[in-house]
Order: sequence, then C-alpha cells, then structure tokens
Amino acid sequence: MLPLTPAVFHVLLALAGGERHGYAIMREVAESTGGKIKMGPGTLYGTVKRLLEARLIEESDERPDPALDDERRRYYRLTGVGEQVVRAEAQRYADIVAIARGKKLIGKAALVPLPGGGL
Amino acid sequence: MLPLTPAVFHVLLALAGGERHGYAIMREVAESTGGKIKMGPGTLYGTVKRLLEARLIEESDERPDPALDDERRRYYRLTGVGEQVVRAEAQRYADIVAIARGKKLIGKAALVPLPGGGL
DNA sequence: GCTACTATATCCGTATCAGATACATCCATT
DNA sequence: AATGGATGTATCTGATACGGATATAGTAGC
Repeated sequence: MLPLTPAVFHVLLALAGGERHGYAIMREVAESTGGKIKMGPGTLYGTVKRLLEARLIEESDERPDPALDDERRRYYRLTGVGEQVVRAEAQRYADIVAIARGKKLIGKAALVPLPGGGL
Repeated sequence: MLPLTPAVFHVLLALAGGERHGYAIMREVAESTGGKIKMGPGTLYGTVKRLLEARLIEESDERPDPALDDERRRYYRLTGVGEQVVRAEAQRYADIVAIARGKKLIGKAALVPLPGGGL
C-alpha cells in the first residue's frame, strides 16, 4: 500500500486532525505547508473518491451546529485502517528524513539547541 | 518541481552519498529502507533517464580502479541543481514529519549519533 | 444585482510506475 | 569448460495518479 502519493498522504494527514469537509481539506493542506502545496479540485475530489473506495476514509453523518453548517458540505473522517496507514506513512517519512540527515542534506531538528553549534 | 515522486527522490538520495552506477542505486535503495522499497529495473532506468534529461544528474567519466571496475557500469552523480532539489525535498519531508508529530501520529525523533560526539 | 468566495464534481491530456522481457557480462562452483 | 546465479543496462506497456480546466450552484458582502 505504501508509499502513498503526496496527494493521498496530505488528505489523510489533514483528516488526522479530526473530521473535515472537502474544501476544508484543501485549505488545511495549503495552510499547513505554508502555501507550498496547493491541491486543485481535480486532485482533491479524485483522491477522496479513491480513499472512500479503499475504505481509508468514510463519510460522517455528524453535522456541526446548524448555525455554522453549510448543507453542501460533505464531512469525512479516517477509518481505523486509514489511521494505521497514515501512521505507517508518517513513519516512513521520518525514516527517510533520518537517512537524509545522515547524508548531511538537512540539519538536525531543533529539538534541543546544540552547545557545539554543529549543523 | 516539488514534490518529487518517491522513485526520483530515492535515486537522488542514493546519489547524495556519492556517485554510483545504476545497479548500485537499486541496492542502496533496498538496503537503506530495510528492504521495504525495492525498485525494479523499469522504475530505475526510466527514472535515471528522466533525471538526466532534467539535468538533475549527469553521467560521470571517472572510473574507479580498473581492478574493481566493471565495464558495463555507467556511473551517475548529482549536478548542482540536483543537490539543491534533493535538499529541498528532504526539507519538505522534514516539515511534513513535523506536522505528523504535531498530530501525535508518530513519536519524537530517534537521536541520531553525531560524528563529532554526543549531544 | 454583481462579484468573490465557498463547495462539490467530472473530464481528459500527460506523466509515472512497476512488472515483464530482453540481452550481455562477471564470477564461483563443479 | 560448462553451468548457473548474480550483476548490469535497457525498453515496452498497461494501469494508475496527477492537476488544470471546466461546470454547477449556494453564500456573503457591497
């Protein structure tokens, strides 16, 4: 199943933060990547359709407060399998980042300031 | 240009460790991913061809010690642009990993031992 | 009433993937 | 020296995904 395509991964990642409707997924992807990734509607809804067929996401019946709702919206959430898949892919990404760090392509994550400076 | 496809990224990542010939790239990808990713020849040489056309890699004239060489081999190395691209993609991966961590999909980074000593 | 934004959906040209296939060489074993 | 398995490069092709264009329509502000 892995690796996921970037479009699929971004959609699952957005839904990992809670259920969302299609347009909100588009906005979240753009926002979370600082505008570097912008999904067009073709990519988004095609991806959503495939994810529904693969049972990685499912449509939710729950609606928010009617005052805040928009009837046109369709809300989606991760299934159990979907969550497992997005976790596995995130771990794969982390493993690759570790490889890239080993080759000095990128610096170490700034979790703790290094006294000696370094990369 | 970004995001790169997984196949393209893995090839560039392998070449970030120094110049290599095609088959060695295949082995390195399999090894560095713990056997999780295995590129077939179709993927590898198709990818190499596209990377050459895009000037992200170039063929190297330098040959190793004839005693260790194999005339069939064709060696490739990153171009300047290729290195910039693989760095940018590695950073994009790191950014996504940070997002995934923020959503508690994966744990914190394993501490990679630095050559200069400890943290 | 007009315009921009929100929201979902499909179509289609292009590109990529990955397995199958092909062919030649190197090396170890018998 | 013959066999076989690993090494090494290369192409073809079906299936799939991408992403821009397009379509439709409700909502909100001016």
